[in-house]
Amino acid sequence: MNLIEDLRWRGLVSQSTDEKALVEALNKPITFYAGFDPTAPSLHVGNLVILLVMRRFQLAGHNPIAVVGGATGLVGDPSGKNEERTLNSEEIVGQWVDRIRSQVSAFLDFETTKNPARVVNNLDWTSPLSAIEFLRDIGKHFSVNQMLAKDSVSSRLESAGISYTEFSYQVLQSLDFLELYKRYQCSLQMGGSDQWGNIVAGLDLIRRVESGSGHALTVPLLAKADGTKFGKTAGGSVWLDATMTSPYAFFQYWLNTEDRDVINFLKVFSFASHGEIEALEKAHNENPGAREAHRALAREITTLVHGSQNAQRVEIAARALFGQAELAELDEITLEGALAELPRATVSSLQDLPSWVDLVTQVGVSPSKSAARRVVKEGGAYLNNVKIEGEEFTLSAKDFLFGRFAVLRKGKRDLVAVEYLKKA
RNA sequence: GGCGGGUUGCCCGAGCGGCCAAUGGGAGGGGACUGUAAAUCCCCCGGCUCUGCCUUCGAAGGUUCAAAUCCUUCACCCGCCA
Repeated sequence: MNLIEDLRWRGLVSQSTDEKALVEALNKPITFYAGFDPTAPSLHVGNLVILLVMRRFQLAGHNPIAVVGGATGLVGDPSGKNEERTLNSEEIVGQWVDRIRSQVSAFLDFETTKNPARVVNNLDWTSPLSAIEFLRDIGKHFSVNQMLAKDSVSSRLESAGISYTEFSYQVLQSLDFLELYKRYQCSLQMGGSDQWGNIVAGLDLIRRVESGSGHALTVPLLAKADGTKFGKTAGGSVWLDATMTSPYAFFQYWLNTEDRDVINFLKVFSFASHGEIEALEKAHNENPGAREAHRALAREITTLVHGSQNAQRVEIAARALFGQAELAELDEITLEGALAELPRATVSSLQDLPSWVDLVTQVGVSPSKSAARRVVKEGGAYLNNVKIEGEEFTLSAKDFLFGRFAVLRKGKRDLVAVEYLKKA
């Protein structure tokens, strides 16, 4: 089975330029790229899809280039957006570029001598260009008629309008492809399906300037069975950065995948063999309650993103906290380890302790005290796995297991650790 | 440029002087059922120092005992005519 067939099996092919030619080209190692614009301080699980496709290509012997969009991030891609974005400052974008560069790097192999990965910043070749050079040397090759016809532009013309800045985005991205083609003989660009227009614009430019040719491959936007957006929770995006989404929350996100999605997600995200994935599918169909497939999914992706140590820790924590055992039956070390993964509050005295409502609000598990009080009233508030009553409920010294920890729970799965730390 | 319509809570969308923190749907939260799943059912859903107080209905002023609802100006959007 060739690489493209494998991607099809995983549901990872949306569109491509002539598939026969692409498959043919992939018989030999080629250089390919995908871009990541710094629109936030971290990548999120949605970006993981492309990142892992890149990894699959590298494992198959091809040469990956990850482009961090120091330039394009300053301009803003209109694709898939129904309104103009507000521009971020150069300083902010610069910081994000650095963070995203190191994140991206974690998924590709830079050490191999055969086909090492590269990370480049498109600001490097964009910033030296003068406006006049840009207009004469690059702009001349673009037909506004074609640019207007692009979905990303035409849909905006019909709705909120589009600025000249964002309108120019496709030119910048095309320039990237041309530049990489010239520098590294990069002949394939991949991206999300909303990138198709930008990618083929780049192919056009390569044809005009260099009389060269290349390939385009897009990956479908990952859909969930219930129609909601993949990678979002009530709290926002699921980030790859451990300080923005804790490894524990990350693991939980995958573990709570809907049954209907779990096998698809395994195909998209897992590097397990087809046979292994089919075995998990069988196991899941026979006994969905055991959630073997979910566990495998959560374990593998958490390991990939946060490392095997964190992944193990977090899985053990989840087991301990959601297992059958009473909290009080856990030994101190296990409890401490499990609680380390949770959002936490600390108290410096065991007298005049704060209320359940205060603590839960303080760590952000409840957005407001009113909301927290409602939860108590509705019977969804727990202390050490025991339901509490009364909106004013306040912790007391005896609630601290081993004299150190109290575990608050809101609803079924939102846990908070409270730790008693003597003032130093 | 002229005429008309719009801007409501996270989103969509009612309300058109007091009974409005504001109908309904979605999202979200809690509960029941389960498997830390889905579907279904019930409840909740601006905030707070919570029998009350404070802030919301594009922005700023005004009328009134009382305004999301009336008036004025401004901003943005959408139609129709130029």
